[in-house]
Amino acid sequence: MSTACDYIACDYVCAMTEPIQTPQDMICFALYSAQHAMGRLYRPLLEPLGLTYPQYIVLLALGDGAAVTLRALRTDLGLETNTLTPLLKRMEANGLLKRKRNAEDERGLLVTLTEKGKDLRAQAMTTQGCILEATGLSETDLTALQRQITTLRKQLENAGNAQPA
Amino acid sequence: MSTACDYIACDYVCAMTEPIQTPQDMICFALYSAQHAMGRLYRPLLEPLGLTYPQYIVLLALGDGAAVTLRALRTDLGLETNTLTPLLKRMEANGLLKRKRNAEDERGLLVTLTEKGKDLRAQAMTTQGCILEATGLSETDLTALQRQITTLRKQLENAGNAQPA
DNA sequence: GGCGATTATATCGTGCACGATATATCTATC
DNA sequence: GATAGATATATCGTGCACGATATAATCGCC
Repeated sequence: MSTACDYIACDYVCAMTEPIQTPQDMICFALYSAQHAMGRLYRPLLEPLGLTYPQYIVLLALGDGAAVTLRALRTDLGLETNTLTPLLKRMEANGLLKRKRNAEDERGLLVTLTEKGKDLRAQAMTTQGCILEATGLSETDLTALQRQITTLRKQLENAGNAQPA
Repeated sequence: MSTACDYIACDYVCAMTEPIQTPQDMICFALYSAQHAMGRLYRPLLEPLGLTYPQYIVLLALGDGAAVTLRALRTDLGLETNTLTPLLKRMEANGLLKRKRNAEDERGLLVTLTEKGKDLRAQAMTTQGCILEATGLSETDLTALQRQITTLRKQLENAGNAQPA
């Protein structure tokens, strides 16, 4: 018997006790719905700042002043340019950052926070306490869970990049 | 000092050791990026079946034959009608399900899988083995992690529903 | 120094997600 | 049995995410 698994590097049929019938018991749905819950928690915190959640993440990733290449943003955040380019343009239109070409390699794009952007970054970071509180977990437990999920993410990325035989 | 936390029920300033400066150390980003990684893993598995990941989740949630109300889908999956209605219409256009009004209460919508939908559901479930394998974890460890994440999700939903003082 | 291949970003089309709003049906009360 | 309010779904506009494609700059090789 062949499974969909054959489409990626999978040279044997993975043995499971039995297929799960409902989304609620699946790890993928746990991630999917937890991320939505997180987004719903962030929305009312970020909306008064005029930020969406992805914009907030970009704001953090841009650091506190130094120019960051679009390439670095792509790899750090795991997003494509077709997501980041319009997002950065919206943030530029809102006066949070400047986009300019790298003089030494005109292909590259350098992104730099404006003063307004830096101020908003500092302000947006105050949401962290709210989120910590909302989780109902200690910082220690939260860090442990964060590491498990990050390990899972890296493992999934490796599996996805594996070449079919 | 006031924080963004004041926007939701938060009657004290949550003490954190220090604000996190990079997305990589935040639980929200761990969820966000892990979900993207999961989506990228599913895409090549589901694309040959003509399914997106949310459609796959809906297909699972529709069970194996009995009519399901849109209301049940909304609560089970935590999605709004403005997400589900167009998604269900696309799936109906693809011949996977039928939508019809509840005769006893014409406001309600009943969703039922067609034979084609049931067949595709069975076929799509074979992806589970791939995903399990890609995680590199045992079923036991994966279940444990799934439960931790689900607990976090429920906690976040509770915190979000709390009324401000 | 010219030219194909590579690299970096941008653009286009589709689908998801959600706030806001609209419409249709039902319920309760009179 | 008319009507106000509640309930259920649908529609609209914006932004994210990504595959596919386009365009521009750089590099390598001759």
